[in-house]
Amino acid sequence: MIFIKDNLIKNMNEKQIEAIISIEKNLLILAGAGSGKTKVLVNRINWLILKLGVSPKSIMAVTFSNKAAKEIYNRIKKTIKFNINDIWIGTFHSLAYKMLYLHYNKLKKHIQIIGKEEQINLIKNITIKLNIDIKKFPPIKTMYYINNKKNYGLHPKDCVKNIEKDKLFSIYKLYQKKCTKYGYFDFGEILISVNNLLIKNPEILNKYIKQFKHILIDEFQDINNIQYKWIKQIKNKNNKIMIIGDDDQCIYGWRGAETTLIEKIKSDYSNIKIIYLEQNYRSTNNIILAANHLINNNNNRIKKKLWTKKKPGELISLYSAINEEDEAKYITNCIKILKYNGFSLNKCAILYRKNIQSIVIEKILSKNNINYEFLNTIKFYNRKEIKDIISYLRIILNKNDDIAFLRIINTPKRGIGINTINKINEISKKKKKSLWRSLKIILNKNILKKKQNLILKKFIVLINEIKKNIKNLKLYEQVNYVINKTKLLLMYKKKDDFKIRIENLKELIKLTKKFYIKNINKFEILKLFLSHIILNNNNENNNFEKKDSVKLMSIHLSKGLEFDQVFIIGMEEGIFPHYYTLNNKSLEEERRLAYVGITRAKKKLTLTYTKERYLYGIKKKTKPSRFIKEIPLKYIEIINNYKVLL
DNA sequence: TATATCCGGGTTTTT
DNA sequence: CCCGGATATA
Repeated sequence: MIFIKDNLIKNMNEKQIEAIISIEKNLLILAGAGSGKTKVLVNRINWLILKLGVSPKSIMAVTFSNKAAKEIYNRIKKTIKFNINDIWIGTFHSLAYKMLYLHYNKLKKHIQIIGKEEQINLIKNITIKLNIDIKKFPPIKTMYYINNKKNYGLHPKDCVKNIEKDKLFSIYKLYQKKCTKYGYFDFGEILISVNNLLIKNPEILNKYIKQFKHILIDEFQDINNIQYKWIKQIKNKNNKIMIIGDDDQCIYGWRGAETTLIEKIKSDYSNIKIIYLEQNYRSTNNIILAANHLINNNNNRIKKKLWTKKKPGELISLYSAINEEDEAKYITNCIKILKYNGFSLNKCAILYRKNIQSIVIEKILSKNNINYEFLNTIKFYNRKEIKDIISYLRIILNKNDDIAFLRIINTPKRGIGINTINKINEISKKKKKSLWRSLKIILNKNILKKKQNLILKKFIVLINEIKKNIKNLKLYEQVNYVINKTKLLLMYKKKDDFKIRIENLKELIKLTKKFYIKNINKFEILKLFLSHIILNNNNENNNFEKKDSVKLMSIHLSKGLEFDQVFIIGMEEGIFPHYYTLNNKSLEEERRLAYVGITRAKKKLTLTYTKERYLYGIKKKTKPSRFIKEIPLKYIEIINNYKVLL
């Protein structure tokens, strides 16, 4: 039936080819782990452009992570040599921001994106301001409450009033009021605003509906309500959508992801064709079968069954350790043997539920001179020195940015303490003015001590001077100027982590040099740059493949990756599944996480658990994870002592 | 205002 | 056990 021979569909199975070339219907691709879904997505875009003559600018490809977006972009670039930047490829948030920015800029409205830490900070301030006990209402919990509302597109005014008269709601109300007033956009707000933009401006909506002939969405299982609404707006009967997802790999439920939206799509979009990609190209059969058995214990899932043409391969090793040290030694030993046999360390990964579990492993690995790389998510933007510089830049763009103001008012230390700040805060509260304006008021009234008065006047002069002097500078020069002028370097010099900070600042300068947009003024570029680094807040692990080292990471972080040798440690009740999730509905999510972990392995999987473990300094007896028991014994090779398990 | 000490709480985290 | 935040002290 398919007679076209082409590189884009070479070596692909029939289902994959169908997913790449069919355009009569909307497509829902239910793609299991390792079934080649990224390849399908990339080749479909290539196909649309090269074979069907679809213009790059009428394609929108949405992903959840910048990493994925970049990967897709780079892979397309290999095949398509023209106008590739016209394709709208990006995360939900970055594409939504792009739409918003184009519009807001015309209205001269400023968008200040705020990250998690700033959100928490703001919530904390508000909680205190409302005389609500911070211990009873910890800001982080409040943030989850707010974000959850926003995941459903609900502003305070959209919440049901009689139910929502509690303290959390009152914090949310004030929080949202502040955000609106000062132009703060948390991540949820970007999506809500873009939705509202399209609702209120049919002409803009129509423009995008006409523009995007093809919408492709990856990792659809992780979509939340407001993201769904946005897509639904842009999609109408004339454009085609392709959705790829695997509900078994939904591990971000706590962030508003709803697997049920996959079901919803079937009823919302008629004329949708479902394609199952179930052939796995990654793992040996034992691993696949074990994974299938495990995930089958979940009740809420779309039934599918991974299969492979590969041989059974090695059995899954199960090691029962005395304690975490023994566990680490066993794994280190395994890796030593692999290394001795010429195995590249790059092909080994040690996965765990909690980052803290890596400590013992790291200790033993380095004792044995085995290179390893610990991957975590300490984000570039979250680094102190980056935030400090950025805060100065933010104040320069918008003096009423209270969050930035609070960050830099005494950084570097200039002798402004909590008392002075409180006084400024009081005026701000009374006059309903920003901290910057309140500061100016306070200086005119001689409320403060002479010393503080002088310091603060100097502060104002400093900010004004920076603003004046960087006006016509290039982006990297602007950043450089701020670094020097603010004397932040001197402050870092006193600490022993000075070297790392300098490295990070260099990295920042490097980023600014790469960031270039034609035909807009210098402050506008700065503005876009600041948004860019929050929205692309990821470590660039560009030497990930190059360095020969064992990779250590959480299972969450391993999603999308694959390794010949995978070790999953801490397979114990209370660790994995995590203590918090025992006996509630997120247990199924834990199981999906286990499924993700297992399916990372190409050739060999090793599971370990310990009989006792230090938890917060106390030695505790532990029991093997239920997930081990959910794998039939015939796929397992017991290294030692399985009795405990039975 | 800046530093010293105590206390409690402690998953995962694509944006 | 180890970190960050809140309180006590120089």
